[in-house]
Amino acid sequence: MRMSDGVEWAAHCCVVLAVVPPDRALPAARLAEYHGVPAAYLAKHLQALARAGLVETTKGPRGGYRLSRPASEITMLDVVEAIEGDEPAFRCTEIRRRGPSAAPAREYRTKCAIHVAMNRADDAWRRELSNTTIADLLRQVGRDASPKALAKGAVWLQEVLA
Amino acid sequence: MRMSDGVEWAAHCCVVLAVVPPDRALPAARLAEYHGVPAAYLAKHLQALARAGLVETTKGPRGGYRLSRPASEITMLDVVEAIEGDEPAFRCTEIRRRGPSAAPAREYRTKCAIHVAMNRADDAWRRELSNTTIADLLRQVGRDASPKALAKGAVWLQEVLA
DNA sequence: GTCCCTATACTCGGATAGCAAGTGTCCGAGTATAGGCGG
DNA sequence: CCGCCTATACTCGGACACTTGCTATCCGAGTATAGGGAC
Repeated sequence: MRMSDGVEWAAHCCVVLAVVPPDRALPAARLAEYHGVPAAYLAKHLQALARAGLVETTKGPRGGYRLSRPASEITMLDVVEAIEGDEPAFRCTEIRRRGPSAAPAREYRTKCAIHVAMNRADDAWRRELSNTTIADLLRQVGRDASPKALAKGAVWLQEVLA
Repeated sequence: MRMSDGVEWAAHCCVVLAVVPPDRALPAARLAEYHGVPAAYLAKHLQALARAGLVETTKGPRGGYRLSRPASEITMLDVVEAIEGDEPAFRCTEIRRRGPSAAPAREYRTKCAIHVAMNRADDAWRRELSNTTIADLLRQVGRDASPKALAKGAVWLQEVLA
């Protein structure tokens, strides 16, 4: 059960987009350059963010991606579900209904106990993810990163948006 | 991010093994028959349970699998980690250290904020899974299943163990 | 009748193909911009 | 000098190969059992 690398990329991109002025946008190629990842592949994931409504796009010169709502209203869960889909990792195939001890369908009125336990864990996971917003991440990065690195990032952004 | 079907199979097998007398064992072929799944493939996952120390094996006639400790001391997390491995689904590749705003390694003293958030969610997921034991599942199945289905299962088990 | 031995059949275990999903890439559709032209 | 028009170049978006890991299977190694034979 491995999560796509795209989730990490998308989350970092959202943090960067959070510091872009609302009337400007950042092309996929620039975001890829900033993170040192393949531009073509990152574009694929950014499209997923766009489909999920997390980012807006503008075509043509000075176009690119921008957050479609405040960073404080975009959660990690939104990003993960945009990339990975919103289906639970565990899929119950109802194997209890097969084999020699199977019964008619109408006798299975309650959900499989294993299914229930898995869903509980999945809910806890999603609940925890929804407690962190892009704004939280940005704040944390501001605290964690060295002043030098922050300055370099700011300079880069200024040049790109110029 | 899809979990292996083997997790579902392994969990169901553990529940069945929980009702097998401690001095008896159940072959993989019987477990497969009971659940209506491919025997050869199920065997692979049972081997994973054995490697993780959740079940013990006996070779030869009247051999098979049995739980290596009481069902109340085997959690869903044990089963999931036996099949899927104990590595978190999210793997941080430290892309923050790449690109134009990268800094020397010594400046990254704290963990990536996104990494931390993902770990929090992963911990919550695992904590929830570890709150359910095989004994809990067995109890729940006893409550949920129809008396008829339970009887059929009991008869099948008696015949197999005879 | 009892004990021992051997052959048997049954079990797990790891090594081996097949397939689906994620990974990575490319080119076409659409649009804001910049420059040139006419008024 | 100002406004309009056109050509340009830049952007996203979906369609196309490739690789990794899950799915599925098989055959060999090891052992408890059952039966037969000797005492």
